Amino acid sequence: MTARTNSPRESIFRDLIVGLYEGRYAPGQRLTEAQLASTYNASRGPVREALNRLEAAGVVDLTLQRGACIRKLSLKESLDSLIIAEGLVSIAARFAAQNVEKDGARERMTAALDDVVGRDPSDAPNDPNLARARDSFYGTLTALSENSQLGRAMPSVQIHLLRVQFAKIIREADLWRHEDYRKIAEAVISGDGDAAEAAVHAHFSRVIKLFTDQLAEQGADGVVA
Amino acid sequence: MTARTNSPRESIFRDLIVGLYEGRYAPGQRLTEAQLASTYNASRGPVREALNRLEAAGVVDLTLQRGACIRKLSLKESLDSLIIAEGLVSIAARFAAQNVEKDGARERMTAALDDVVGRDPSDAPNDPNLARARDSFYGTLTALSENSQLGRAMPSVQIHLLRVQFAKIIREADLWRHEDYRKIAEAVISGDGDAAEAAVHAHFSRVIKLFTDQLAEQGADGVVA
DNA sequence: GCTTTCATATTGTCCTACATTATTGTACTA
DNA sequence: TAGTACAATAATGTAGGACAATATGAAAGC
Repeated sequence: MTARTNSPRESIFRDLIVGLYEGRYAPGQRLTEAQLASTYNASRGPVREALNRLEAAGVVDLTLQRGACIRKLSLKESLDSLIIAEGLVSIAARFAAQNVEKDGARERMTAALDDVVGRDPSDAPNDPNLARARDSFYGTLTALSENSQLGRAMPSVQIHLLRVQFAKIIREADLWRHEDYRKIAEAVISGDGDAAEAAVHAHFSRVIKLFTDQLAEQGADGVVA
Repeated sequence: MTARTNSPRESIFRDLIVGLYEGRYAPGQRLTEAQLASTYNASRGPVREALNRLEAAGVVDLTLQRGACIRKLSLKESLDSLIIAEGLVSIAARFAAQNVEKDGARERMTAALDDVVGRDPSDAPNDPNLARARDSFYGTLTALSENSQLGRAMPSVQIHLLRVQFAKIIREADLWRHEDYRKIAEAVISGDGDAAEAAVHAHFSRVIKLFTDQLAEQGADGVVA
């Protein structure tokens, strides 16, 4: 809608994120400018611009004179991101519920929910399609909230990164996925902002507790490099 | 602390934000690469990289084939930013209160408060020093919260931008500045997370109400270009 | 085994060049 | 005079080459 996205800079920026969701790029992976330039048939200029934007988005770690690697979150950073995500998704859900009478809001919410729960709970937790469906669920919530700034603040990519890195920790909470998401969606669809917020809180609390516990345990064991 | 910041890219990035706070750059202002390059004695490469990062931070609007200008927020975008800021500052305040026993936390909070309230309430609302003091107050809150991701998500620059643009609207709420900030700081210092959150909510509610009203009024009048 | 030194690779920046595109001013027409 | 077509100008987006500064890893020396 807004812009032609054929430009190298855009392509690289988008494909790196898509590639992250598809598993073509993994946390910690080193990215050299030359390699990216050759991969995307671009020169170093656009590559560097894309990397700068990716760093600002929190996708990439840019160390001076060392270059870029896909960001690798610590447990603490992950927990911090989850806390922020809870706050922002709460806002999204509350306003989405407020706007649920508009247009095809209910339909979109229902579709997004079906996309997430229309999968076996025992699916591979890092299945790219599930990741996309999850992202789309939160994306729908954000879109329905009609807050133009939520997308910028929401740490969606970080959440994806931490899911990839700490799949083991999250697995337990993922068993509630269907139930949690359904409750959120139903609250939104019924226009009940308070219930929507509560449902979001219930969902995130599970995950946050797992990370808090893990962090305490790690702290007791001593820090691992 | 972390990096030499003498590099052109860093200098440009930082100085543009500083210049925004000092009034050297104003919302809507056009920025051409050549002009920036000559101003900072750099070539176009680093300038473009800085601009890309500034766009990701929401400081600059980058239109394809048209270049950059300092972002100009609409009333709606401003309101959206305020809503997000309320959510994130609430989180910051709650956790800051939790951590208030640590180190020099109380001292830092007190100092930040003094810096804001140690000024006449009738100060020029856009006084650069006041703007910095305000930013420092929220910065302290964020720092004390010890959430490593809050800084990334917090729309601090946007808040500054909207303050500059809509100084008139905000003026009324600014009369409560001393009282509001004092309540937030006292709640944090006393370690009462709930009270801190409530104080933050009280403060933002004033501003948000002004913008909501203004937006409704503008909607009634018909849109103004 | 540990440290030092050196070779290599990569980044950060500069420069030039040029196609593409937006903007602007001008001339022409009705 | 108003409005449109068009050309001149300016700025962006990208390519490609060059080089200093620096990190990384390997070889050499103790």
